[in-house]
This record gives sequence, structure tokens and C-alpha cells, in this order.
Amino acid sequence: MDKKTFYITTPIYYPSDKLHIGHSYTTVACDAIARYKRMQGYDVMFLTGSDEHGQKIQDKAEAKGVTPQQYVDEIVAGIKDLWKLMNISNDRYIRTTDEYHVKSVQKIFKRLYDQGDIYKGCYKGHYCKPCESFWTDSQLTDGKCPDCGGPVYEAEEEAYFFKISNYADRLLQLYKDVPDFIQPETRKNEMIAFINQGLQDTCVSRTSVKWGIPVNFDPKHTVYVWVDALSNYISALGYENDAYNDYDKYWPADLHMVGKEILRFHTIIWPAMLMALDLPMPKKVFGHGWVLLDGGKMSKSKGNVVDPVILCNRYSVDAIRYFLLRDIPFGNDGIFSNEALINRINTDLANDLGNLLSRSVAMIEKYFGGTLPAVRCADALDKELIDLCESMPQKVTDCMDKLLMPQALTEVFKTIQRANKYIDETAPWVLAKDEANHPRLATVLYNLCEVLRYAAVILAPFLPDTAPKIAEQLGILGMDDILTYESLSAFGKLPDGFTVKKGEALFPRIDLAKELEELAAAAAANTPAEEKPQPIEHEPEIVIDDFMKCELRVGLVKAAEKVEKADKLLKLTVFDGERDRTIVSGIAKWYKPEDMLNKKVAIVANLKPVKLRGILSEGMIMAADSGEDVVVNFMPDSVKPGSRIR
RNA sequence: GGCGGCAUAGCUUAGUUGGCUAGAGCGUCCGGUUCAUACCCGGAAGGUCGUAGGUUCAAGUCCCACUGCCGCUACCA
Repeated sequence: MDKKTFYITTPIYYPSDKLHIGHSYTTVACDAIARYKRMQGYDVMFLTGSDEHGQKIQDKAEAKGVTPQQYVDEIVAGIKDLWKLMNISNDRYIRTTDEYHVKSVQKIFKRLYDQGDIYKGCYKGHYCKPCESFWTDSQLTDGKCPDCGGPVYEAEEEAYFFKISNYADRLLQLYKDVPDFIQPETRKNEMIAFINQGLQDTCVSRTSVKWGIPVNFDPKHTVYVWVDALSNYISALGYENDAYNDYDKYWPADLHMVGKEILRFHTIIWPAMLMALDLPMPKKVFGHGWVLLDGGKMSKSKGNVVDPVILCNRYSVDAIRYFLLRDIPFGNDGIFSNEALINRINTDLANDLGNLLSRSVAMIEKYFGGTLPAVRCADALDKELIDLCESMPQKVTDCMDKLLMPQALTEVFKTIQRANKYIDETAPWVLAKDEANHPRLATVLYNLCEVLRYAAVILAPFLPDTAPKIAEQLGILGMDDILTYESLSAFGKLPDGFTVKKGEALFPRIDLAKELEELAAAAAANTPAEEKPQPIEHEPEIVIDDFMKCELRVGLVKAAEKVEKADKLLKLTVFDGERDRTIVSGIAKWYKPEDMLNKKVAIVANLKPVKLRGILSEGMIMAADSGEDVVVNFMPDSVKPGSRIR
């Protein structure tokens, strides 16, 4: 009998640094889905891996004085350790440096080239000198620059391009035919808009990057990111290689889970590649949101990257898994904070779930020495609890099928909360006082254990460490037939005669105020005064003559206004000591026109003028650019416009 | 600038095709209970559903405008 298959993938991560909580989120989400599907009897293939080529890794390795391979080997070892720590149940781990993958990519590249989907061209195509712009064939108007109407020239650097523009119509049709191909829905509009605006053929090789898969029929080129990285989803199954033989079994993928920032590549480039290869489309691509920090986005430069290893060690893996899956609305961004994490652990895991187990088991030990007697007495009071519990697995499954994990978990905890209430309603400690009520008492406690068994089973995909601990305390660990998803078909499958054994608290309650204090102290102690310097991509060394070619001068801003129809541009009139010149600068996001007025700035005075949004810009304003913020380099009042800066 | 999305209690948010006193969790306050991880259970306070119009017997839910956030995209030499 063939089991239904389910193929789910994470993105392959870029091992230029240690992974952070955002990577854990993606991977944990996939793991929970994979485990849930396995529990339901699917034959699951769960793939994750790493995307190990490229300039950045080459640079990092060089800075560290090791080979790129050595560099990635070390980071990848760390990634694998992290997934092991976090109980990630991936069936396979692909590295783009794996030999079988390299072979597949080379074959795929060659085939696309042979059939004309990849062609050798010039980097960015046609060049317009006055506009300093590159244009593709499709962008040209009558063979001329669409901006100024002037002549264009072929650019220098050669590269291979993927003719993605050929697939625009088929992509749009795909989105129509498979309405939930792109999830969440709102992202679909963005992808359609992007296609409608005209797809430019994608550059798929580089001659400047050495750390990559060589194009075997033209070895001065290496394969650039897309063909290399995206094809991992099929090479890992053995497509065009002998390492594996599961392609027919698992492809097409049921779910590509990706972060929203790479959704475009997975819903446009990847399907187009598959169309070119004449392969079936994946069934769904889900672009989840980001794990944000209290203050905003995580970033290395802010030094606020959350390390999942530290969290897991401090609070337990399941606590972190639960927080990520429960607190972050799937498909939207969510906020990570220590406070939110601790509150979630306390309220749901400690107070509701952990305490329910604790009090249930404690009562059975106290009143019956650990084993419930066979004589029972049901009551109408039980019905509501039992009904809710029995209906819970289906509700959870419905949510999981829609990838609504927070809602799925909420359903489980509704039942757990109902069980706590049930204890209040039945007041076992009152029943215990009268021997005549012991059959009733036994039923109450039995029902509680049944709820806990349901919880242990249904929570196992989310909390893989905790589920067996619950079973152990209930005394049913190893009784596999009542720990399956099927065994939740009806309430009451827990057989008589099991013996509970109280153990440690599943999730010790955390003193929020004290913990936050400790964390703050630890953070203070851990943050050295100086930031860890990050490697910087440097320009080649120059001599003084090179520098002197660059004419930097002081300019006085005499007028400033926003450029119409451009979000980022300010049009400045700058007196350079000799004359007024117009400079268009992309600083509108950080500076209002009045912020610039009458200020002295540093300008590049001999930069070739370019047209920006139809305005001729004669020079450039100097500003510090951190990648996130731009700060203009204002000069003191005492300097004279026109002064040379060097 | 173009396209799209969102604005609901202190915080996070549910609200399918318009229909009873707008739900929930956390937090706060009050009460109950003692089996339990100072936990659990109950109750209360708290919302002009961003602003201003319109359609309708009836609008958080539809339409228009405005404001404010956010995303994609173009511009950033």
C-alpha cells in the first residue's frame, strides 16, 4: 500500500554567519508541519540545507584566513548542531557544495543553455552613456535609450542570462489556475504587479565570483545564485544525479516554506526554471513573516540578534518552539521579546498544561496510590469536557491544513483550560472525603488523564520533548497504540490499570520580574563597550593620484525641494564657490528640504552629470551610509564654499 | 510617483456572504477554591470598531473622501 507523500522544504540558509531566531522560526514551523503530517500517516520528506557559494562567503573566508570550504564547513557544523538541539526532524540536509548537487546544477545549466533558455549576453545589456544606465532589449524604445532617446552601446562584461521573460504569461496563468500557489494571498498581488511591469532576463552566471559552481562548458563563469540555490529542491531528491533516487516519489513539493523577502524568487524564477525544464510546479509557496524585536528589525549592526542556542539552553527547546509557533501570527510579522516569551511560557505551558498534569497526577497518587480502581461512575457533568476533547483533533487538523499554527495550538489549549475548569466543577478533593464517592472520583481523574493523553499526542509535533514526558508521568510511555493520532478517534481508549508517577514540573514557572532583571544584568555584562567589528568589503588600493582625481569641495545649499514623483530624491541648488549647480540626492527619506537649506556640505564636484528623474544632476552630496541610515556630512559654518576637501 | 494591504478595549488581536447587548488572551480590580508549578475557577471594569460623509429597515462588516501606518515597485552615482 502506498502512503501519501508530503514533501516540505525550508529555504537553504546562507552560512555567512551564525543563524538567528528568524532561521529557527522557519525551520521549527516546517518541522512541526512535517511531524504533524508524519503523525497522520504521510510519507514525509522534510528537506533543509545551506546555500554555500558566493562573493560574501569568499570575502568572509579570506578575512578569516581560511578557504571558503573550511569557512562554510565550520558554520554548517554549527547549523546542524542547532537543528539537532532544536529537535528538527529533517530527513535530509543538502549543501550546495555537495558533489551530487554540483553535478546536477551543471547538467541543468547546460540543458537550459542547449535549449536556448539560457544565453550568453552582456551584463545588463545596453548602456546609455549620458544616462549611465543599462537597459535590456525589451526596455529599449526603437533601439534607443527609453529615458533620453539617445544611442546605446553594448556593455562589456559577459554573462549568461535566463530568459525568464518568456515565461511571464505562463506564470500569470499558474497563479490563476492554482489560486493558493502563493500564500499569503496579498503577496500574490505583488508578484503579479512585478511580472506585469516587465520581467528582465535574469543574470545566472558571474565571471568575477570564483567561489561557485563552474559552468562546465565555459569555466571562467560560475553559476550565480538562482540556478545553484533553487535547484536544491530537486537535486536533493536525485534529479540529474545518482546520490538519491526519490525524485519521482516526492516531486512536486507540497510546500516550499520561505521568508517573505525571498518569496519572489520562489514564485517567479523557480517556477520559470521548472517550466523551462518541463517539470511539474510545486503546489504551494508560503512566505512567512519576520521575527521582529521590540525595537524593530533584527540586525547585526544593531547588535540585537537573538541567539536561539542561548534561549534554548535557558528555557528549554520546547518552550522556544512553542513561543515561535504560538505567538507569531503565521504569515505576518511577530515580535520577540523576553517578556512576551516568559509570559507565554508561564501562562500556557506552566500554569495551564504543566499544572494540569501536576495536579491530576498528584491527586491520583494521593487518593489512589497511583492506580485508578476499575469501579467508575460517570456523570452528565463529563459530557462537555469529553465532547470538546473529542472534537479537538479535527479542529487542530483543519487549522494545520491551512497552516494556521497559532490557531491550532489555541484549540489544544482550549481543551486544557476546560480540563482545569472541570476540576473546579467536580471538586475531587470533596469527593475524596467520602469513600462512597470514590468511583466518581476515579472517573473524574480518569477523564483528566484522557485529556492529557490527547494533549500529549496532538502536541507531539510541536513539543517533541514534552509529549513523552507527559506520557511518562501518566504511566503510558511505550504504550504506542494509544499514543497515535488514530487513537484520538474516541475518548476513553486509555486502558485501566495504568499507574501514574509524578515527575518534575514540565515547565517551571518563571518569576518574570526577577528573570528580566537577570537578563538585563547578563546583557549588560555581555556587551563589551566596543562593537565587534564586521568585515568590510574593501575597494582595491589606490595611490594618491587616484584619489586626487576625485574633486571634493565645500558647497552651500541655497535651495532645496522634493523631486516630484520620486520618494527618495531631493533637488538641491548648491553654490560651489564659483556658480550654482543642481544636485539631485537620494536623501529624502532622512532629510526634509528645510533641513538642508543654508547648510554647508561636501560635494563631489567633478562627477559626470547624470539625468535623474529628468533633472540633470551635477555632482553628489557626501553622506555616511550605514546601510540603514544615511547621515549627511555637514561642514562647519566656518568653511568657505569652494574649499577643496582632501 | 504607481499598485496593494491594514487601522477594533492599556497590550496582542477574532469578527465568513452587512442582522440580536462587538468576542478572546494578557494585564488590572474583586470574589471563590486548596488537588496543584503563589496555581486554578468565577466575576467586573475598560471599545464613539482611525476621522468625516453616504447606501440600507439594519454597517466594524458595502461605497466615497481624508489621516496614519505597512508592504511591493520606480527613483537613490
